[in-house]
Order: sequence, then C-alpha cells, then structure tokens
Amino acid sequence: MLRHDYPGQYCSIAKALEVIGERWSLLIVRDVMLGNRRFDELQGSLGIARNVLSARLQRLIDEDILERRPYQTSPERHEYFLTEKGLDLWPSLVALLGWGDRHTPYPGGPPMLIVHKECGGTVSDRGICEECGEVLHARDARALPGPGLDALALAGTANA
Amino acid sequence: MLRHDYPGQYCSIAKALEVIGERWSLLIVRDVMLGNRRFDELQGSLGIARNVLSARLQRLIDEDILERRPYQTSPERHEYFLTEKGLDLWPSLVALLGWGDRHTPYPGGPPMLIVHKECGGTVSDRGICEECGEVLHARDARALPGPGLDALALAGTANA
DNA sequence: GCAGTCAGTTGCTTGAAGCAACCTTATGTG
DNA sequence: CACATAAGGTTGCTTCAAGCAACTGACTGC
Repeated sequence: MLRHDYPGQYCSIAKALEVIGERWSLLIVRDVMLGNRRFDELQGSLGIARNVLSARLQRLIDEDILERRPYQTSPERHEYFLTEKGLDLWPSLVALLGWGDRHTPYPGGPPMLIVHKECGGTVSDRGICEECGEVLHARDARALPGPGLDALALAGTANA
Repeated sequence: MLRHDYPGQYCSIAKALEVIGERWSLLIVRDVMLGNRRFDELQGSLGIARNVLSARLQRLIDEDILERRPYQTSPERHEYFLTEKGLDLWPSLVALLGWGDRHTPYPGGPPMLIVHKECGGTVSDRGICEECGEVLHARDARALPGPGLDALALAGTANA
C-alpha cells in the first residue's frame, strides 16, 4: 500500500482500516491471539518478510494494539502481547473467519473452530456461543483445529 | 500491496483477506452498501484513483462480491450491486465499525449509526438489535448519520 | 573456536497505488 | 454548427511499500 490512511473519510470503518487494514496486520493480530508471541514464530508462521514484520509490529505497538514485554535480558528478547484494544478485534476476526468459511471453503471443512471455553459450544460468526447463547469476548473462547486442517494434513501440505 | 495472497496460510481469515483485504476493497463494499452504485459516485466518495477503482471493481466482480448491471445503453453505463456474498460481509463491516467507534472515536460521537429497519433499535457490533434482540443481516438494517457527523459538518470539513 | 539461536536491520528489486491526461459516446447550449 | 459538460473508464508516468537475501549483534552450548 502506498499509504495506510484514507483521507476525507468520516467513517469508523475507514478509521479502523487505517490502523489494521494494512497487509499482514490482521493476520499478525490473529497469530498473537493464537499464541505466537515471538518474532521468529510470527515470521515462520506467516511467511512474512522480516523487515515488513518489524515495521508492522512497531506500528501495532504505536497504535496500542500490541504490547512488547521482555522475557529475558542480555540479549534483550521480547514477546508480543495483545492489549485490550487488540483483544477487542476478536469479533471482527470471528466475523471474517465466518465469511471465509462460508464463501471460500476448504474441501474438508473449516481448518479452525472457535469454541466457548466454559461450555465447549461452537461459536458463531457473531461471536455468540451456539450452545449457551452467551455473547462472547476474546478471553471466553479458544481456537481448535477443525476438520479441514486434518484433511490438509493428510494431503501433506499444511504448515500453519 | 505487492501481492494480494497469503501463501501457506490455512485459515479462513487469511482466505477472506485474500479477497477483500486489499486496500480500498472493504470501503468500496461499504460504499455500495450505503447506496453508491456508479463509478464516479464511488470515485468521488472515496477519493480513490480511477485506475485503482477500476481494478478493484473488476476484482470484486470476479470474486462474485459485486455485480455489474447496465442501466442505460449507448453509451453503456453500469451500476454496481452487491451479490449475496457481498451482502454477507455486513457482519464483518459492523464489527469493524464497532471497533473503530470504540477505539478511534470521533469527538462528537460516531459519524454513522446502524439501526434495525423493523423496530428502529440500534444495532450492536455483533449485528444484533439492542431493542428486540434479533440477529440481523444486511437487509434488516439501515445506516443513519450519527452525532459525530453533525459535529464534523459544523466544523466545516465533512465530505462523506 | 565454531555452530546455532533470536531479533532484528540494510540494501536492492519489483510492482501496486497515486496522479494527471486522454478517449469515447452522448446530451445540452448559444 | 461549434463548444462545453458528463459518465465511465484507459494509458503513461512516478513513487513508495513489500519481497528477498544477506548481514549484524549479543548471547549459548559443545
């Protein structure tokens, strides 16, 4: 992208996309949400160029979506965690996941399932537990490998 | 973006972003949802370069998100409409709108409100009517200018 | 002393996005 | 009739983001 902003737009969707609409940004957030916290983990999982990952992480930190915490000194090494603002992207990610599942399906079914931690019910694209009906947030849910991932693994090419 | 795909990713979020994650794509979908259907309307509303708009519209048509319908002949002129697949992006847009409203707020409040057509209740970021509790879809809701837009208009700069 | 790990940074190349100008078919105006 | 304006693009050029590989730096383990 030449620029990451959308001048002249007075709309919160445009505002949101100015922050997380750049290539890779949402996938980085997703990856951190799934538990990938370190630079090389993210780089390997995403297949993103290292300089681009570096720039994105910095931007996401500047925007208060990620937080950088040291986990060792000399050499200083950091892990990346989601802030509350970052965790609050969960409903958007779940909505996109649902749309992707419905309209660009994998042969063996969805490769990722979201389930309610408390009752184990599957979570709809609105972030609502289909078992107990509760409106969920990021911390209430967990991602599990779905049937589509097994199918891909059998086909011998899955890496993420 | 150098490329619009994310090779090696086995995740429906990545799949979704391959289709609508390019710069401008989601804003075009939003604009068409709001009733902008013609090339120059979209170009003016978004401030997008004409060649880029042309390319995006073609891509969205190829991906079966938009449909191109002639509204006059000689010269042939077209309007762009959302397909069911395109309309189904509504929950994702509403989720992003909600996130934007919460975390990058406009001084005067949200510039756009989503309301349930049937009962007039405001719609949450999960696409649920806060009045009647119904889980809504694109056709059940309408966008209205919000308080933040009035504030911007008073400040004298709003154009969209 | 040499290899390996982790987290980046630097330099180069490619190509997407921005911009302005142009084209085509048509309608309106004096 | 000449001229201007409109809609919906296309073409050509420029700029800057993204991809890629190589390098750095500070350490650990053998």
